[in-house]
Amino acid sequence: MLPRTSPSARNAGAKFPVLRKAVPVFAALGDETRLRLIALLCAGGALSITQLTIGTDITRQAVTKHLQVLADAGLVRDVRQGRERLWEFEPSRLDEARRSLDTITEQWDQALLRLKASLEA
Amino acid sequence: MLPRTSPSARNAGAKFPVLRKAVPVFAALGDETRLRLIALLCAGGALSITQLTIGTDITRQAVTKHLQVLADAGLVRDVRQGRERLWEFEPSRLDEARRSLDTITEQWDQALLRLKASLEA
DNA sequence: CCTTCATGCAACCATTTGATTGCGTTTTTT
DNA sequence: AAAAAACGCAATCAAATGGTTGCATGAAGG
Repeated sequence: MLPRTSPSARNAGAKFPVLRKAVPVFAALGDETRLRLIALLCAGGALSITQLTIGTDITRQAVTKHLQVLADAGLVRDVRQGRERLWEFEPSRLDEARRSLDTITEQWDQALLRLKASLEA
Repeated sequence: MLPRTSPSARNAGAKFPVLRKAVPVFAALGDETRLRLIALLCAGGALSITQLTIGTDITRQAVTKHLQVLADAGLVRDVRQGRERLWEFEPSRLDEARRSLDTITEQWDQALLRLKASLEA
C-alpha cells in the first residue's frame, strides 16, 4: 500500500479551512439530546438547566454536560440570573455550518458540470 | 429536582421528527477526517480506498471504517469495479441536513418576531 | 501458475463520551 | 436563621469511537 506516486490526492488537507471550522459544530449537532436542546432553546427563548431537564429521562448533570458541549461549539450561551443559569441559542455558528454545507454542494455541482462538459467535448 | 409541574417543557420530544433524521448525518460530518473524505469525493468523483488513504497519516483500515460511517449516514455510496471498490458522494442526505438547519433558523426567526410583537403590544 | 495489488475480516487497545451518584455551594423564600 | 431550590464539582463507570496489527481472500497480470 501507499504507492509513492500520488494519483489524485492533489494537495488535499489544507484545502478547506472553512470546513475544518465547522467540525465541532457538526459534532455537537450529531446527538439527539443536543439537537432537542437546540430546538427547545430556539423556540422557547432562554431556559434554565432544570427546565431543560424536565421531560427527559436523563439527569440534570447529563443535561449540563450536553449544554457545555453546545457552548464549546458556540451554539448556545449562558446568562446568569440570580440563582438560575439561563441558556439561549446563538445562531451565528449555525449559519456558518449551513454555509459549509452550501460549499460542499457547490463543489459537487461544479464537478458535475465539468463532467458534463468533458462528455460533450 | 424534577418538580411535577412542568413550566415550559411543552410536549417537547416528539416535536421534530425531521431533525431526528438528521442526527446521524451531523454525527458523520462531525469529524475532520470524514469531512475531508467528503470534500475529496465531492470534488474528485469516485475514488478507491487506497487512493483516499494517500496523503493521510492513518491506515487504510481506518479510512475504511470512516467510509463505513459515511455510508451508514447515507452520505457516500460504493461501487464495485473489478478488484477495486470505488466510493462516490451522495448529495441527497446532505441536502436534507441543510434543510434541517434551515428549519432551526426559521424557528429562531419566528421566535424573535413573536418577542418583538409582544414588546410592541 | 504465481505474484501482486486492493481489499476484507477479526482481534485488540487507548481514549472519549454519555451518564450516573454523592456531596458541597449559592441564592431565595419563609 | 433555617429550609428549599438551583446549581457546581469530582469520582466513577460502561459503552462507543478511532485507531492499530495480523492474516485471509480475490481479482489481474505476466
